[in-house]
Amino acid sequence: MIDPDLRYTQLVDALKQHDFRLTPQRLELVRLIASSEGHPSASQLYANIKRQFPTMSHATVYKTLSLLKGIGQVLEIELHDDNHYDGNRPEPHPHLVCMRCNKIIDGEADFDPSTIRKLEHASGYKILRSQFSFYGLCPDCQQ
Amino acid sequence: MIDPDLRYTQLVDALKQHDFRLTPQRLELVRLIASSEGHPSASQLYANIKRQFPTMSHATVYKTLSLLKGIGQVLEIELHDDNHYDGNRPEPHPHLVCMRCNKIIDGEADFDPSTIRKLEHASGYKILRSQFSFYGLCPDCQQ
DNA sequence: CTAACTGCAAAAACTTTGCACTTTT
DNA sequence: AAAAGTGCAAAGTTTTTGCAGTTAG
Repeated sequence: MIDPDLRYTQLVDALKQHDFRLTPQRLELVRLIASSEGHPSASQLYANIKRQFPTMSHATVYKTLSLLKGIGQVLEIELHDDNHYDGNRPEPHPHLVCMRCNKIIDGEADFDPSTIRKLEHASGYKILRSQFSFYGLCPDCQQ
Repeated sequence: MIDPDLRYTQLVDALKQHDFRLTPQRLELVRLIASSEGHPSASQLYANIKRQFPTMSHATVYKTLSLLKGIGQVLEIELHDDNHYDGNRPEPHPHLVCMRCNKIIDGEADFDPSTIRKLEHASGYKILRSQFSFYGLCPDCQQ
């Protein structure tokens, strides 16, 4: 995994480059994203930040995440119950989701990039984003 | 695409085999699922059935879809805004979603089945379900 | 100083639940 | 007749929006 401090710097730089303001709330959210091993959901991030910024609102979390998504620094993972965010590997990659404890880890399999080209050719679609989700049981939950 | 009448019969048979009752509402939902080329959402199915069964409720749609999912006859496709259902190919397969008009079509690329085994081996997860989603623009929406 | 951001509260959208009534078998 | 299913309305979630007040640059 990428060094959290380095990733934090990258994220802050990206915000600066796009002329977004560095508010304390934003910096804390970015810090959390950079240092989270897992794939936190919006409400997990909210709960976390709330400790340091008791006035933090859902609105700000969602607005900031949306902004980070917009500049390609955070990958949104759409699950049935809620969305989770991956700020360490913004490129599409497979995720493994435990159906019992909800732990999410990165999958390391690489999908043949030509597959996407083939899909585009066969369908006529222009593919802009992909999501690979695998649901199952993590080692702990298999007993 | 599989013949809608045949698929309808398969779905009804599956309901019978599991001792689920064949209510008119259920049969109509199943008929719609079997004959829908696209990948209808719960609310689209609801709106459709409502025409013939004005008393149809969301609850019944969701309960029936959940039941069909449970016996593996319908595949749920989780998207950001809502879920869509594929009753013609209950096995996992890629879907292409248009980000502008929301049209969803099946992708024909086959993913190497050994990829899943590799993911399981590398992660320790037991994978029970997969979802491959590709977001982009359909031919019509590319202008 | 001013454009951008925060945060509250309300709204919106999808899905689930409880429960009384109805229907299939 | 009994078990299963329907449907209404209400509640539960997650996410979005409007707007007044605040703050970074």
